[in-house]
Amino acid sequence: MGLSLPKFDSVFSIDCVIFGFDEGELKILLIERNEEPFKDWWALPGYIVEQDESIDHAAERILYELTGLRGIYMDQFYTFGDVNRHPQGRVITVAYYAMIRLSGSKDLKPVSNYASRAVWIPVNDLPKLAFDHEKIFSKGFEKIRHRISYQPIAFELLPEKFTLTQLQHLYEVILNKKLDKRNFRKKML
Amino acid sequence: MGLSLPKFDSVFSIDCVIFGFDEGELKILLIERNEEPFKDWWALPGYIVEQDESIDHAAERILYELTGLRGIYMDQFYTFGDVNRHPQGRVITVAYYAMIRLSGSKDLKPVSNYASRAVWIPVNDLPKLAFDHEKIFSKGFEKIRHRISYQPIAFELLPEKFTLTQLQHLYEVILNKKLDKRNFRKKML
DNA sequence: ATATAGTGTGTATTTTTTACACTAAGTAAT
DNA sequence: ATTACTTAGTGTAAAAAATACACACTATAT
Repeated sequence: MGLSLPKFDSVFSIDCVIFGFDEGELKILLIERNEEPFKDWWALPGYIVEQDESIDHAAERILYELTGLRGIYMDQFYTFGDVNRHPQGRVITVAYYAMIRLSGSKDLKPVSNYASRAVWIPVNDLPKLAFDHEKIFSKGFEKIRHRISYQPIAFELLPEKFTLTQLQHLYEVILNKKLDKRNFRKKML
Repeated sequence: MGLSLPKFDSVFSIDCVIFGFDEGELKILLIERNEEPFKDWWALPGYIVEQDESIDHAAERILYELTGLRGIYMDQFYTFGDVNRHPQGRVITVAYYAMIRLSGSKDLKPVSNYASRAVWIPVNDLPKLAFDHEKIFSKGFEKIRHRISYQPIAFELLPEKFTLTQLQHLYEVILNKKLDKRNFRKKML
């Protein structure tokens, strides 16, 4: 089947906003870039989709290659398509997010050397990020804040056994407000 | 600034799911395709993003060219990136949706001849659609069904003056269930 | 031992949601 | 013109959910 579509010098990429909760803090996973542009900057784990893989598949692969994390279920949340978001050409990026359990020490070891390392960073203490990744992060954070109000996503972030107090802390961090202890417990049951 | 990104034979497109409400029915805007592949099939209004336009801009332009509708505010809702969704090559499509008022007779006249016509079709009576457009439509419908529960989107679909009964019909169509008249009124106020 | 920080529990009030039935007015048919 | 039929409009009572609020017990650090 011949390709009769117009030629197009542009690229799809995936960026991942991975949330974790640890020591009472909400964190996300960042990489330190090892390539230009933005070499040595912090960035969301993200890379280019291959020609013959679906975007969902690409998201999993890329996250693995840049951070060593495998089999994380992610959801797409927004696609960023401004013309100049990448300094070297047209790159449209599909952003994914996930929430995971930081139990024990899941090793963060980039497989690709596109990233020199991968680190959990508290969302309240983010460094300046490459590209438009701050915008992407904000949108992702908005997303989980909204989502927590109608889906029990918090369980994905906590260890298998946790106290209600931990759960409440997590809600407080995400919603950025204090909650009443007794009412909170009632609602959770 | 030289482009040092990998070459990639693929294409971005936009597809639009535009909802309207008329004569008690929820409808969407479809075009009849005038080009291969899927010539003469029904499809969502959609086309290819230009190299130098943002995807939001592309969405507006494409909707206008295929249907004659202008200045409709649309929101992105999902990006479809399966490898084989287009028979002629890799096409990743960003789906947008909007809800508009069908007051009077906004003329539907395709500007591009990529579409032979554009027509409002009741969502309960959709024909077979080109590509994976049924999947895209379903996801869009899901989206507004979800959204109506926390945002008053219904006002965008109704004429400036409308009866509560009309409003209720609209909710019933979207949520696909009967609502109690008195309780519904109470809640709306 | 004392102070501090963290955990755990119940009740009363208000707000929101649900369930439910009749009257009045307009329209269509004979 | 009468009748039948459809549609618009209104209130109350019961149940469920959300909120506000205070004190005792334990473990830990000094």
